[in-house]
Amino acid sequence: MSPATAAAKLTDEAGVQLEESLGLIGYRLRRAQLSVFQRFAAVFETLAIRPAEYAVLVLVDDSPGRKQSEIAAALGIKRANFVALAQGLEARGLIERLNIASDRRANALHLTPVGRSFLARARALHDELEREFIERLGGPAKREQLLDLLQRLT
Amino acid sequence: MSPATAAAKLTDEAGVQLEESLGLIGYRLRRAQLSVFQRFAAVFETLAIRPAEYAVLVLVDDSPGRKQSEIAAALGIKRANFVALAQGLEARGLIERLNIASDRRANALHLTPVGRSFLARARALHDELEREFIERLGGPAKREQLLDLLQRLT
DNA sequence: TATTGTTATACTCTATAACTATA
DNA sequence: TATAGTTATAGAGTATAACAATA
Repeated sequence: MSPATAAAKLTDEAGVQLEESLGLIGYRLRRAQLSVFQRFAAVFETLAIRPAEYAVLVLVDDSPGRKQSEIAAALGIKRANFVALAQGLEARGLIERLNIASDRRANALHLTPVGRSFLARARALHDELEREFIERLGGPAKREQLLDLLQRLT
Repeated sequence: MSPATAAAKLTDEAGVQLEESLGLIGYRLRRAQLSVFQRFAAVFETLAIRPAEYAVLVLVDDSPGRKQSEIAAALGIKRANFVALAQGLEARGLIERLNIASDRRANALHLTPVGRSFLARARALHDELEREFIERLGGPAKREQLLDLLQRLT
């Protein structure tokens, strides 16, 4: 194989030849995750929200009144790193951090009315994106397959 | 549902309840990718090598003599960020960066003999890890399914 | 003693701009 | 003019240590 051909294969399609060599789960997983998150970030840019912030809103909506540390732990975020994130969402008027009578150390997280309508728009964008992914995968059954396989790796 | 039950479901298994709500490809993909890369990093820690460095060695072994920028592009690494990585591998005696007569700007990357035997050990660890993942997935056919589905998302 | 939120800090990864020497 | 390697720098994301208030 000529150097030029090798170079073409090496760089073609962001590493296709390379994938054959590395061949593996870790590499393709990373590639797919980056690709999906870039789509996610691009779509949500219109709402000026990041994936992690969206995840927080979803969780607070589904379990209102939980403590910061509970939401953070559920998302695998250290509570120290969660502070700025929660304060940012509060400063934008999307969530409230209320005092709890039973534990004056803790903040109970709730969505504001503005936060609820904001989340509704975000969920709509997300649903649309999920449909795009399902189409790419080849249908809902393929999506279930993928989720099952990913679950086994986690 | 009582608050206590909700809290248990919220934090159980690093966000299982949350996954039902977020429900989606992006979230599970991120979780699986983090889990797999943590295993990868843990196993490769014994060789004091990181996933990206291993990928570079594999690529240089398969395509010796390529330029830094070609290897970097194939791995999706900016060439500016690739400099320290390549210099580190050279400082450890794993690769050489040779002058090219045809282009005095470029560095051609090659494995050293030490680099080759090092890579052999790394590949063995990697193969073992890949077998672990295949077992978790439920067999080689499941692995092919997963790689196919990930490909479609990329 | 342990936990909650918080600050400070550091380390990795990633992204961009600008420089040099070559082409 | 454009490209290869390089430097500097800045932004995310993530990790730990330590503190005050509270349990």
